Amino acid sequence: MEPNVGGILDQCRLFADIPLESFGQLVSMAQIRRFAKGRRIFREGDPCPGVFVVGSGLVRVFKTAPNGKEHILHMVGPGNTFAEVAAIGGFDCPAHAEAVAPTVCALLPTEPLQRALREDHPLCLGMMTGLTLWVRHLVGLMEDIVLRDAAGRLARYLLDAQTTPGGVVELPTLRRHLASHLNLTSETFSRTVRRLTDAGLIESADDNRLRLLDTEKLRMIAEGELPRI
Amino acid sequence: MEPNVGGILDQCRLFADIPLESFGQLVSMAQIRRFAKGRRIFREGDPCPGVFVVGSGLVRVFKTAPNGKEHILHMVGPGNTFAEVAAIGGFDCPAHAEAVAPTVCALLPTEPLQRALREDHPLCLGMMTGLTLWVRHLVGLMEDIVLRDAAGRLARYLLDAQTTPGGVVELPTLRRHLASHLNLTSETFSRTVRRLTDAGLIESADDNRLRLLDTEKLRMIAEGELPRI
DNA sequence: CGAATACTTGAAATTATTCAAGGGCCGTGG
DNA sequence: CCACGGCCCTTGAATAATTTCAAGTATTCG
Repeated sequence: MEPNVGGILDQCRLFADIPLESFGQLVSMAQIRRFAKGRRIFREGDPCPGVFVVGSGLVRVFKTAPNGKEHILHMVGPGNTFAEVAAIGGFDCPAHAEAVAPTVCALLPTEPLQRALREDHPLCLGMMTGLTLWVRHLVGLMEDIVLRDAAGRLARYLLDAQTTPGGVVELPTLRRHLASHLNLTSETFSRTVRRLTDAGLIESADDNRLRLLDTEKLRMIAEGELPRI
Repeated sequence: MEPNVGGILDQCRLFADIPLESFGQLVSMAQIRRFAKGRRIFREGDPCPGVFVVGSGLVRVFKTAPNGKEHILHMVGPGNTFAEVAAIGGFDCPAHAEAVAPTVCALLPTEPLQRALREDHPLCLGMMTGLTLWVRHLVGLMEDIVLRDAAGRLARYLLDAQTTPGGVVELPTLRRHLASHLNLTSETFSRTVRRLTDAGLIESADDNRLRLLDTEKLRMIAEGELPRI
C-alpha cells in the first residue's frame, strides 16, 4: 500500500481546522519519508528539517544527559506531529528522534512551511492552536514529574491514557520507554506496576496491556490522597 | 508615576516584531491592572482573563499538588507575559498566579485578543514565535529537572541567568521560590549553594546576589562531568 | 522588645537508583 | 529441532540522593 501525503495530513488533528485551500498548499509541499525500525530521524542540534507528521509507525523524541541517561519527551504515533516547534520557531532540533517501529511520515519542510505561515493566516491560526495544546501537554507532564511520586505518575498516566471502554490501556512497545517518559528507571517502573497490581488496582490484560480495575483508587493515588500501598 | 499601557507593551519582546497598526490595536484593548504584594491574580481552573504583560513588579506562576507542595513554573518580571497560552488557546488557567511584589500589568482580555488574532496576521505570527520560545524554555526546564541533580540544576540556572559582566546573578526575592522552580526543597537549595560556595565556584555578592567565580567548573557541574563536590 | 518569616544546618527517614542476578522470549545457526 | 546469545523485564539487596523533621540564627516589622 502506497501511503500518500494527503491521507497522512488528513488524519492529523493539527490540520483539522484549516481551510481546504491552505490544506492543499501543505499537501503540495509535503514529502514522504520512511524510516526503518531503530533509525535515527534527527539528532539534537541538527538544523530542523521541518514538521513531521506520522502516518504509521511510532517515533520517540528524547533528550540525552551527558551521563547517557535518556528522557523521552513523547512517543509520537499516527496522526501526531513532532519537531513542530523548532520548524515554526526556526531553531535547531532540541532533541533526538528515532523510529521505534517501521515508520512513514509526511515531512513539511521548514522553509516552505514558514513561507506558508507568513502568507496564510488560517494556517497560522491553526498551527498556533496546535502549539497551545502541546504546551498544555508539556506543562501537565512537568507537573506530573515534579509533584507526584512514582505511583502517582503511573496512575495518572494510566488514567489519561485510558481509551477503551473496558478500562484497558495499551502500553508502548517497550516498557522502559514509558518508564523514561515518566522519569523512572525501568526497575522502579516494574516495581510500581507490581505494587499497583498487588493492591488490586490494575491487572495485566495482555502482554503489553493493562486493565484498570479500580479507577477511583487510582485517581486517589494520582492525587496523592492515599498514603502508601 | 502613572503607567500607561503603550509603555508597558513597548517593553515586551513578544510584541517587538509586530507592525505599528497591530500594535495600536493591542494598546487600545489593553487595561491596566494593579496587584498588591501577595495578591492572588488568578487560580488554577479560573477562566483565563487574558494575556498579562508585566510592567513593573514580579509575579510567580505556580502549580499546587494535593499535598500542598508548590512548583513554580516561572517568575515573571517587567517586559514578560503570562497566561498567554490559555488566552490564545482558549482554555482555563492551568496554574495559579500571585504578585510577589507590588505589580502593574497590562491585560489584553481574552475575547478581543482572540478576535485580533483571527483578523490580524502579523500579530498572529508574532505571538506564534513567542509561543515557540516559551515551549523551548519549558523543554529546557524539564530537561534540567529530569536530567540533572541538585548541583547541576543550580549551576545551569546560574549560568543561564548570568547577565551582568562581573558574573553576578540576581536571585528572586525569596530563595525558596527559586528552590521550588528548580524542584528542590529550600533546605536542599541552601545546602547546594553552600557546597558550591565551599568549592570556590560562587560567592555571595550581596544579600540576594551571587557572583560566579569559576564559570568553567560550573559548566562542568551543569553537564554532570564533575563527579561530586 | 516580641512575633513572624526566612534561611541555615544537622540528623534521621525515605524514596528512588544502582548493582547484580535470574527468567522469559525470540531469532539465528548449527 | 534444539542450543545459544541477546534483549528485556523482574526482583532483591545495597547504595545514594533528597526530603523530612527539628533546632537554631538572623532580620524585619509592628
